Amino acid sequence: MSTVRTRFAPSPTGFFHIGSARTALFNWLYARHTGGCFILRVEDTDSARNEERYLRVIYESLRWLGLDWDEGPDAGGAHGPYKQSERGAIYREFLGRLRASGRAYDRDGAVWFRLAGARRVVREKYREGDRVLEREAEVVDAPPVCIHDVVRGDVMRAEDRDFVLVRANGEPGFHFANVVDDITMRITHVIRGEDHLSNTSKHVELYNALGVPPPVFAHIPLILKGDGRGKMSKRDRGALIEEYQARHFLPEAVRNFLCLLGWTPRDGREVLPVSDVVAQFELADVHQANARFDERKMSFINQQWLRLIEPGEFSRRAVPLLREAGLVAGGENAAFVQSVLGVLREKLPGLEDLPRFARYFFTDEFERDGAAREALEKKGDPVARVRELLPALEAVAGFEDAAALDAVVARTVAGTGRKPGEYFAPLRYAVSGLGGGPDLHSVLRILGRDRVLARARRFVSGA
RNA sequence: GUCCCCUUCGUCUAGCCCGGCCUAGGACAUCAGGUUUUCAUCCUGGCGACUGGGGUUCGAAUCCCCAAGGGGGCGCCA
Repeated sequence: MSTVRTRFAPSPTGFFHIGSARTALFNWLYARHTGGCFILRVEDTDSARNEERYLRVIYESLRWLGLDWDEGPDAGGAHGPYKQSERGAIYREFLGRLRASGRAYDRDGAVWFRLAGARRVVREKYREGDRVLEREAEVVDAPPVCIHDVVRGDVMRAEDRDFVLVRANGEPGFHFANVVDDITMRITHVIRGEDHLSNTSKHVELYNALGVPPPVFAHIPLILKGDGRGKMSKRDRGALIEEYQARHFLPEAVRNFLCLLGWTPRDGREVLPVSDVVAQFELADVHQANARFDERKMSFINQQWLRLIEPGEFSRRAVPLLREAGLVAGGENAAFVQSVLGVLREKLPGLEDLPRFARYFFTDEFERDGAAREALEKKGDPVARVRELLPALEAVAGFEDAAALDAVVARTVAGTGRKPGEYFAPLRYAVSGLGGGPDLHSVLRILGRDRVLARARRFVSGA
């Protein structure tokens, strides 16, 4: 009984894409689910397009997502090297085998794979830019091969033309390197995007020519653009992992969301710890249909995770943001910071909103939300309401007791004929400049009587 | 053009393999209420889908065929 070996094989030619991340995730999930091995292999054969900085982004993004690999360029392993650029000798050996069996030949300086079957020349249309042209091409009537795919079932497909094994510049082509590496690294399950399905018949041809049984394939659905047509591309909003890092999304949430793109937990939960995903992840449950990216759902899941993490963990991630925004410097009362975070956490859509939502707790220099003010003025004059509250606010000793605010409002209301509800929102606006936020009792308790009174006075005076 | 994959609410999906329990369930979004006065959370409710056409069957979202639509491949990119 052999152990499962999966691999993620990115090429460092650009930033780390959400589709790549999901492919890595599914490979990782399946390896962890089966107690197998997850391998990182760097497909850097195209020296013209490879860049070291992109490799670093891949490492960082995988680590950020918590996807650890058992073998890889930096981790070592028994089947290395794990960079294709260092595997020249291995490719030469396998090329020798194909030459020996007559399945490889030279043309135009490159080495080609020879398909088995009758050949003929056809005229065909092809696209060049937006022009449709015609050309002659040699096609081969090769018998179809069968791709055993656990998510698609058996797919029959025939290749109809020879393809390049080694480019004229001596670098191995994708199909050849990919298959040789999967063979030599003893990969048992190839889990990758559906965009590779059509190419897989080339790979099966190679396995057959080399006399090696192909691995189990699992072609997972693609992630489509949230708006517009086609699959998600680098330029689409939400497409890059580093964008989520920069916006302070929780990696647990991004990973959780990625799990849901092409797979559904059997127990029906959508927000769940990764250990539970690992426990129930089966390739046979992976969807066949492409999924459209929905950034609103991503945000929702992020918000859920904000509440799931431990309070200590929450503040460990939140405090640096307050520091970046210049709201805390490190020397202030930790208990005060914790109480602010405590009331904000339940209301926060995302960590990126924290500075905006927290600002008024730390400084008197906060902006007032114009839209919130307009909304208030539709219901009455907020300045007048706060002015009416002033005497009672001055009389109160503090807001430690939640009843204090209620008493202030009750006293103000007496004799005016107004409803208590007319006073809460104007007071919130006076002390925070916002139309919403945590429970007002808590806000006043944290700000303290003196600051509440000072801000109320300033608001009334028009400042 | 050609080959391959796919097709349930606006979006993500459950159900489909093993036809009846489906007047099709859930989530996001949205709308309306509620949280005996504030609120960005929370609760309740509303709106909302089996792509179309044939066939098989007593009975089809579920099985078969065709069409249409969507996606992808067809590079000396990966």
